[in-house]
Amino acid sequence: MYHPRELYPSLGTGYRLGPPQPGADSNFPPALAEGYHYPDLDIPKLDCFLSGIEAAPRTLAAPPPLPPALGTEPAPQAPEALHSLPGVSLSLENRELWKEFNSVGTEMIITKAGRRMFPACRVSVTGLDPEARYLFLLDVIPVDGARYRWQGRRWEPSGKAEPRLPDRVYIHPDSPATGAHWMRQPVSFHRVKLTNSTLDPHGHLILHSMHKYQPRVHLVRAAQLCSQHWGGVASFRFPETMFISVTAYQNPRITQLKIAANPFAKGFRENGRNCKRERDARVKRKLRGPEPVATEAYGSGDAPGGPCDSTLGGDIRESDPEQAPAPGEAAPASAPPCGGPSAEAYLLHPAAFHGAPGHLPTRQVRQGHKAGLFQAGGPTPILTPLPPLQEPQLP
DNA sequence: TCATCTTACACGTTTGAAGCGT
DNA sequence: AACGCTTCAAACGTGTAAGATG
Repeated sequence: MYHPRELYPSLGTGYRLGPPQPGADSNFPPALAEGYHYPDLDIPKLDCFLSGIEAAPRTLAAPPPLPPALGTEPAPQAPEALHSLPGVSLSLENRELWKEFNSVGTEMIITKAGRRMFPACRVSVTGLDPEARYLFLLDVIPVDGARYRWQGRRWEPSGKAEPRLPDRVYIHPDSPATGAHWMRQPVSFHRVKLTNSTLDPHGHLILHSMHKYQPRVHLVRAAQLCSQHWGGVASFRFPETMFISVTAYQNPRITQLKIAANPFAKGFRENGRNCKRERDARVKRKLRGPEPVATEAYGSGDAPGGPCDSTLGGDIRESDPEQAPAPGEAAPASAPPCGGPSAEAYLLHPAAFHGAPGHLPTRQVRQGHKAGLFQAGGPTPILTPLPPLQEPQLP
């Protein structure tokens, strides 16, 4: 996760950051005709990737208008896209989950240390040249110039947005990889982390709390590794992935959805050991002092069907939609995916690998383990990650 | 006083390593 | 020696709640 300036020092310090976006929804033109120049594809942020691309008409795929406010209306179906990669299309794999969150008003926790997005952006791509190599990037841009406030029932604008923060781009750790590799299985950005620390040294995406953001996915064709001559770019955004960044959840319905859907929050489900009843009981026991016998055994509760009955519809999230195997699941580790990171690729283009979370796998994933979807880095037995790049001084 | 942020905590999941058998 | 499978423990990712901050 690095700013392009870090990847390409030759750009110099004059590299322009995107200016604040004044005015509500200025990034979301209400009517988009063919040939429309995408206003907020942050060319300065991506121009190191875009430079060298042959001139191509930047057309949009007639996206529907965006919802007027988060959590008030269902999101449109089609992604908005900028194309100079003909035939390439992206679809949001976990769209239903995103829509569910969006219908309530998605909130993303941001912390000093960095917090993952949930749901994560998981996309399927088609139409790539199987032999060509591509980079997958993700960034997050402010939706408007407003700061938001939770008013008990809904989010409402509450003043002017904070000045725009340094732009950062998350580079998928598999980048660069062949089109065949990217098309084999969904591409997951679940390792992206969000932070509110403007001095963040880890390369996480920096956001302001209580602001509305829109993730974008960029696909860049690299004609040759380590070349400035890129073969084209396609940028996509899915309106249902819009969210408001928070340091603590404001909408209790979002909390419920996160707990129900995120496997890491399983401990907070109604039938888990960390449900409110159990927590309250633990606090009481603490106050009373230690007890000789374990009293947290399941089944001792008085509620029918277990200590804490589910109020969330039971099975809606029994299997984690984020982690569920997708059709065409990854090949076993004994058959490394083609086009994955190679030593040569890493040596030629090391910066592209630095989106990895600080530790690229250094050995093959063994069968029998529940490998995360689209393992970061994939099997790269001979690679050793370089230390993170120095972050630029903030103004 | 209020809204927002930070931190510690307990719990569940993920992941890497070791052990074992074939 | 190589491979596949299981087990284990540390690391990591969660939301919560209390306290701190402005």
